[in-house]
Amino acid sequence: MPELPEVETTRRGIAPHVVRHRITHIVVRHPQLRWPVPAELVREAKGLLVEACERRGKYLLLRTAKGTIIVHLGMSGSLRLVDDKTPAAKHDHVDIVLDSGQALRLTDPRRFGAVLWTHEDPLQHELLSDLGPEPLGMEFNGEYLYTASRGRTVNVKQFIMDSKVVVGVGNIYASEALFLARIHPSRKAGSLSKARCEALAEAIRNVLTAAIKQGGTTLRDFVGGDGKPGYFAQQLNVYGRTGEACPVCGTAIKQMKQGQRSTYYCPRCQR
DNA sequence: AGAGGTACCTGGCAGC
DNA sequence: TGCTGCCAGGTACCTC
Repeated sequence: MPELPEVETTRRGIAPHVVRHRITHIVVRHPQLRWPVPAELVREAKGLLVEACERRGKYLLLRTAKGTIIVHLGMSGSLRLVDDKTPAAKHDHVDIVLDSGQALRLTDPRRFGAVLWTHEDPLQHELLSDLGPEPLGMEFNGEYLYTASRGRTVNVKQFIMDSKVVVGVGNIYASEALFLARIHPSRKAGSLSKARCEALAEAIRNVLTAAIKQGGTTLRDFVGGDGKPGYFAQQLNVYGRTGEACPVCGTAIKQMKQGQRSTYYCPRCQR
């Protein structure tokens, strides 16, 4: 997926076209996503005014007076605005059709994404209620990371990818942040000094901020809400660069597996 | 509670 | 060309 910068780029792209527009209806072509798209959503969303388009972690929230549509893009999902009459392609599973003549179209080949509907405060929804702090928010800092990591024996890479610790750090930016903070991905989270936690928090914040500024990272087929690709891929220091020279010291970038996911790092810079 | 593994699903690519 | 196996942005859920 879309990591946090891609989701935020999507949010910014679609918000002006969605907020203060009415949903005329919702078309579900393939309800079997991570969870079935609720029939109740299709029934109830007709005619509702979208009041806000927000993000919590990697979840997008379309708020209406009656309830909130929760969208997650999974690994391969994207949301784009299309003309209502644009023919649907193979993996175009859901359209949220708007009174503007446009539709918010969810495309998701792997179908790990989700479209859900809740009448309650979406932040209290079971998928969102245990999420850690926003990495770009005030609560997320070195002090927090230091406290949260005490006693944790898991490696620091999987630690920062744990959404209960902090949201929005996916597989790409985890490697990138650890590189910037010069921390070895295999290091046990609980072994980090406070100073290194501060460096790590800053690195996470910096890499995500830079990626959002660039409109996300384009890998394969990601495009933002306005259809423009992201440009951050060019700035990746280590991700996907096995064997290439470390931009700092020239040592060959290494790759390994952690929790079934690829990690990239400089064996010399990162300790 | 925490750590580690599995599962969900499709498509692209390398290698034979 | 076609087959097989591996890889891919996430995360809930299971067991130990």
